[in-house]
Amino acid sequence: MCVLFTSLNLYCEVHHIRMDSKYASVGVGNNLKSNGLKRKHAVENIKVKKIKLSNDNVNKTNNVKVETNGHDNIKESKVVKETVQDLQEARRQLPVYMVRNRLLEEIKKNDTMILIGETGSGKTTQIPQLIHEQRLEGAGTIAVTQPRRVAAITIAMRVAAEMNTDIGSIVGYSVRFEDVTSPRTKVKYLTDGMLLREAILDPLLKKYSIIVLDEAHERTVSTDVLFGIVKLAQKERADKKLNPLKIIIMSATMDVDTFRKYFHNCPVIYLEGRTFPVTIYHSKMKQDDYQYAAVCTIFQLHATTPANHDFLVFLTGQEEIETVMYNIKQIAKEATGPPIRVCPLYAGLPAAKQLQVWREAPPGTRKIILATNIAEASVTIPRIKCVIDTGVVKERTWSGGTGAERLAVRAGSQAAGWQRAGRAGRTQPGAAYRLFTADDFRSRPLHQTPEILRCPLASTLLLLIAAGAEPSTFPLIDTPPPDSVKASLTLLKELGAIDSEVNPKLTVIGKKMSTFPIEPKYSKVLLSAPEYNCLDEMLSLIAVLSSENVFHTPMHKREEAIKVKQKFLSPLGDHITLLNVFKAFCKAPLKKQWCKENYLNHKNLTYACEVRQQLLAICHKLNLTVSSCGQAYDQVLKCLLCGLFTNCAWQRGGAAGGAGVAGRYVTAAGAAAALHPASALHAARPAPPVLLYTELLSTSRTYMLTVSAIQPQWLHQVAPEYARRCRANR
DNA sequence: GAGCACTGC
Repeated sequence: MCVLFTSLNLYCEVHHIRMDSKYASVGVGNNLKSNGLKRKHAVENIKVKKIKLSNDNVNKTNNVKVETNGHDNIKESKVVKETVQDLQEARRQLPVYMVRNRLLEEIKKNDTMILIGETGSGKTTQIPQLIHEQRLEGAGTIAVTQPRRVAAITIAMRVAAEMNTDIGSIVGYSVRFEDVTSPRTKVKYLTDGMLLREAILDPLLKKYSIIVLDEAHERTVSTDVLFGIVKLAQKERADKKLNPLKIIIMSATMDVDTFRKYFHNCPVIYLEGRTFPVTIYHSKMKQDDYQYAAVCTIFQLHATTPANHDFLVFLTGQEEIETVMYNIKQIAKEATGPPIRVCPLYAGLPAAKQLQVWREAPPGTRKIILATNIAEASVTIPRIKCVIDTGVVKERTWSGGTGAERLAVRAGSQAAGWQRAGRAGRTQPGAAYRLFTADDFRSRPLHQTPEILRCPLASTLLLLIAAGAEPSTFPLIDTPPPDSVKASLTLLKELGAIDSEVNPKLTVIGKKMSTFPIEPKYSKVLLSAPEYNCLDEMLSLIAVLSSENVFHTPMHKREEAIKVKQKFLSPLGDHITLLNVFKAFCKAPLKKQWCKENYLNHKNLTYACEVRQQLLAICHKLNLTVSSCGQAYDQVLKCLLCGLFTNCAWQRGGAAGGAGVAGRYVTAAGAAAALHPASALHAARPAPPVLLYTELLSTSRTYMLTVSAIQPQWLHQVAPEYARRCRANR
């Protein structure tokens, strides 16, 4: 253990930076170019400005609560008034508010503009309000998109409070499962995915006169597609002399050239922000083992900083977090310094355990949070003084060829580095320790590869075609690899959603498929279900498959978790097992407690219930007959095959291979794949000759996840044409 | 016989 402390002096200080701006507050275009020195200075700081405003939101909800409670009685209305005044005062302090007149002039003048705003500039809450105060939206509505639902909801609540109005009236929000708007709504916050759904019904988005696409630098698939949708809508509305559309792109990035070029060299406006200085330290030398380096750094800092300094450590995943947590606890027993409380934080962690992160540690105790990327932008943790950045991220990519996704640990981008560092400067000055050298940092890409270049495209393409677009000419900032597009179009054709891969049009089935907010493979399953008399079962199964993993398996209680899982297991495979879990969950009276006892994720199962309701409503609209096949699970699996027929795998060397080659399969695309050890079929002997898998994921090997055994002849019955081609290729 | 980063409809 002493070894850990030999490499104490890992760091050299690189720079001490303020996270707020050195720019002229509002300026169009080239205010970076005044002179060489200033420019260099500015460029140094540019990199620091990648911290997002929406992160403020979680903190701000408190005010909203006071306000809503205040409606209940007169005594508290005083509190409300003060709060409203406080809110107004806070507004006036924001950098955006101070330059509002210049800003409004620019907004009036330009049809399209890009707004670069740093954290704390107030752009997301203030700009829609300023526009509305001037009634620039006219008879239309202002739409403001966000990549995350929590952000859309909390910002809308904040803005409603600032405008002293009820949420859902003038100010509203729209996210999946929840539409809090009315015909009076003029400022509407919504997730980018929701606006995209609206574009299927009206590709010109005519009810909006101003569309603000916020957090554009995150480059989610939805925002990327929306760029194209609004660009085309703006042009077509102008051509047809309809009401004009004003587009405002808001971003935290400094790499605006790509955006600007895409939007016909539109003006770019910079807004300063207001955060605290963060000192950045880089490792002097290359660290071969970042987990080890992280633990060293934690105890180095632990011995030298006051106990009330909370640490935030960025790691890649659950397993790593659990390992590091174990190591910290072991070392802490003998280390000097204040007592330690370690809090894990990752998306798969049950909500109750996540909450530990926001509980203040007892005085004199050090809090160390071990988090995945979830802490980078999705959640904000107050009082973080030190960030420890391992510099790695777990990234999912996809290759159309085999249909397999790859999950791999990679070096993060520079943008991610600044984003992570910024988490230390939210409420006070802080420090960020990077477990890699300054040279390493400079050699990294400025941004992560946009999602649209590395994800399956079938659902995006189906949506585009449903919105009347032609995939081959649709304007995207970054063009996905042709192979990916081809593979996804082929799949849509095989599913019967489109008539042709060239200049595709929706078929009748395709039109129905596009109304479901799920993967095309899954919507095909639902549409096939009445034929197999099992829509009731399929709604449940598809809802669970569309949600995150419902099993929670902590490392230290693995054996017990696996044992408890036994009672749900079906010899037919994982799909029926999941169905058993979902049915049992629906029947359980005390769901939270029941989930805890059964090592299941309550949040994800509840989410699946909501998805099921939504899917059921769509099925009703489409006049589909909802019936149950009872225990005839063959029907369920055959029906599943109707959408997932491209996901079959055959045992190598045929069934005769026997137990010796269990787990060795080859997919229809010819890729070698193994049964994932967590599968219900992993221990099945003899190993099933033909499998139907839900997902193909490459980690250390290529694994089939969520798998059922099927009869070889089913494929011929369900998808004869595909089966013939498959046979020819095998 | 190995572990699923994070969003979203």
